[in-house]
Amino acid sequence: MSDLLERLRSRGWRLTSQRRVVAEVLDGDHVHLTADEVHARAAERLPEISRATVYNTLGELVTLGEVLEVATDGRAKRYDPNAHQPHQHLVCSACGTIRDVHPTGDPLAALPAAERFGFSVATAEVTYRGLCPDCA
Amino acid sequence: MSDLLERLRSRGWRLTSQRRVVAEVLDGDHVHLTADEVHARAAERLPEISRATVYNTLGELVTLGEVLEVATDGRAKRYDPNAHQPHQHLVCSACGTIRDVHPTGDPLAALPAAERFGFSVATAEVTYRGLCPDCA
DNA sequence: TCCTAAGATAGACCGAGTCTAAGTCAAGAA
DNA sequence: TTCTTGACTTAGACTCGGTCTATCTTAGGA
Repeated sequence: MSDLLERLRSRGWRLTSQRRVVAEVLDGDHVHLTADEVHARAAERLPEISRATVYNTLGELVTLGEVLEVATDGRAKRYDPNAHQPHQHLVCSACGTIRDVHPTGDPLAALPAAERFGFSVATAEVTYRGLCPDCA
Repeated sequence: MSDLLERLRSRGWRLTSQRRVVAEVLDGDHVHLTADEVHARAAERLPEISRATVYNTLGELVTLGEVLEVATDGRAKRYDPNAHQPHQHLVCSACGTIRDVHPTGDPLAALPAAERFGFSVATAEVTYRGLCPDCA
């Protein structure tokens, strides 16, 4: 996490208390918070932080490649700090719980040239859906 | 398409002009319209059709398994009438164009038991992203 | 310590979708 | 054929997630 703050500073980020708190809230594994959840947790430490700042900071972290945006349902986007290790998501259809998972092989390789229609294909996102142990 | 209307009637659907028009608008291959686009096209044939009815009808078609809901961006959901043939989606990151594609193998098979964390995994959705020929 | 552009703030605004209360009509009954 | 009724449709208010704007604050270099 302090590495993250270091990396950001070295890219010319002005290090404000708001940005620090947002970065800290996003620390950890299997973290998939919505912007509102990030805001709520950040506000516990810094009560006057605004929603706009949380959205701005999350957007910056995404463009810097430090955080991934995940849209598994049609609802609020979720923010995943595990951006430096490639992975996919397993989502419970009932309660919405999300796990990071690591399928074998490269999903990109499964798309033959004839099925690419001239696109230069860059990424493949896989969302597995099912019932988690608690909901089954 | 008339098969679709027949199937729906045999499941007890009351066949109104609004539902018929929505079903007709969704006919065809590589159709991925938003609810608003469906509404606009339906309104060309039936000007007084309301947004709520379009949303209701799309929702019913989805629960009946006749239409798929696709959420490739964080924006409006799209509705895909190609529900009876398994396929995945290839999306242009620039213009948003969507193609149906057919990767080799079953993406579900790529997720080992050890990576399922006790979930009963039912489906795998793959979204390939890249630039289409026009945008490249 | 001072200056200033980058950043933060409150709150208005927007697009997508849902809900509600009242009106309409498809299709079975008589 | 007409009647009846509950399923369906409608307009418009409302919610939720997110963006924008005008104004104020502050990190960090001079």
